Amino acid sequence: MAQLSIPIGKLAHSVGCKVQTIRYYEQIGLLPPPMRTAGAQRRYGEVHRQKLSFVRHARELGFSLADVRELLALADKVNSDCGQADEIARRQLEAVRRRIMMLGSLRTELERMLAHGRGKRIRECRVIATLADHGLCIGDHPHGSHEEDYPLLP
Amino acid sequence: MAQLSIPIGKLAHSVGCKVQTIRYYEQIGLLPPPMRTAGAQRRYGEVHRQKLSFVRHARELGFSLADVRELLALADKVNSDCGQADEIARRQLEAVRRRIMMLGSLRTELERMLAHGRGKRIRECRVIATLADHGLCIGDHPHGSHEEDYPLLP
DNA sequence: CTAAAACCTGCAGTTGCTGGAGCTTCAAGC
DNA sequence: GCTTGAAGCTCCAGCAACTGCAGGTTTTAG
Repeated sequence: MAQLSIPIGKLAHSVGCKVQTIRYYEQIGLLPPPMRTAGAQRRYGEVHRQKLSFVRHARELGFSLADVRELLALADKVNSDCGQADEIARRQLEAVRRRIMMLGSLRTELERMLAHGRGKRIRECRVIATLADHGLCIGDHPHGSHEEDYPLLP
Repeated sequence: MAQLSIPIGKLAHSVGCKVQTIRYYEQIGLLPPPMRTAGAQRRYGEVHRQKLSFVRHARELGFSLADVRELLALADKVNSDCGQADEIARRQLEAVRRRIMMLGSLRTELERMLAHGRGKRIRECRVIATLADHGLCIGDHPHGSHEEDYPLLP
């Protein structure tokens, strides 16, 4: 039996966000408007909680609201427009893989720092170089390499 | 031979961000002010590029500018205030690990959708449930469970 | 020595929330 | 069934992290 009468404050608490954030998501059409009591207060169900929780996690992972909107749409597109769903899934999967690789490098570096850290200070910190250098760029700007235009020509 | 005369436009292009973003980072003190030409135009070096690239990647991974500031500070704190550096590294490492786990789940789901997708439409999309449910919350709001205050279960 | 391209400052607009004012509704206790 | 305080409502202003534009200056390729 799905709970259908969760007030906005409890919902906010349970997913760890602000009440206003939920209202904002409703306002921009990211979350569907919930039931209302006779006195016009919002009452949510499990489906709302799931979607909201998803949105929050996705945002924490760096997805834009536009991305989130697309990912939410995936669930509805399956069984209707499969080709388009595939396209969205494929594109987001690429982004997810790149994020995982970047975070993996960063984790390794942080772990290395902590391993050395115990008393005997390390000489250099590679945390910045780690995320800075490799070509794992999420956006698709032409190419993030440097050699090509410097010092040899524009 | 470190390039020391990269104009802002080239720098922006090479890391895939806007010119204004770089100026904004300088303005808020996230990036150090670069050299200027006689005509007051900014000229950057490799160190700037590295830092900027790091910032952009970290932002794409969902870190706030405050987090980024801390991570940048790590590089400077090593060799001076090792204990504090350790603390920052440890905290960020925790966040990184959680992000990796969440992204791992999401990747699995997207891959599953695409694997099934080829022509034979799948019945349900678990992408939302995947990121929605598990307790891998980045923030440390009390506890994301629901059972406690609501009569029970979805 | 031009003229287009790139840069400068300053400021307004956008996205994604967050907080406050002023008022209404809900629900727990009497 | 009435009170009363917590929680909700709408509207609007503000903040973080950019993004774009106007109006003018500098650089650089030809």
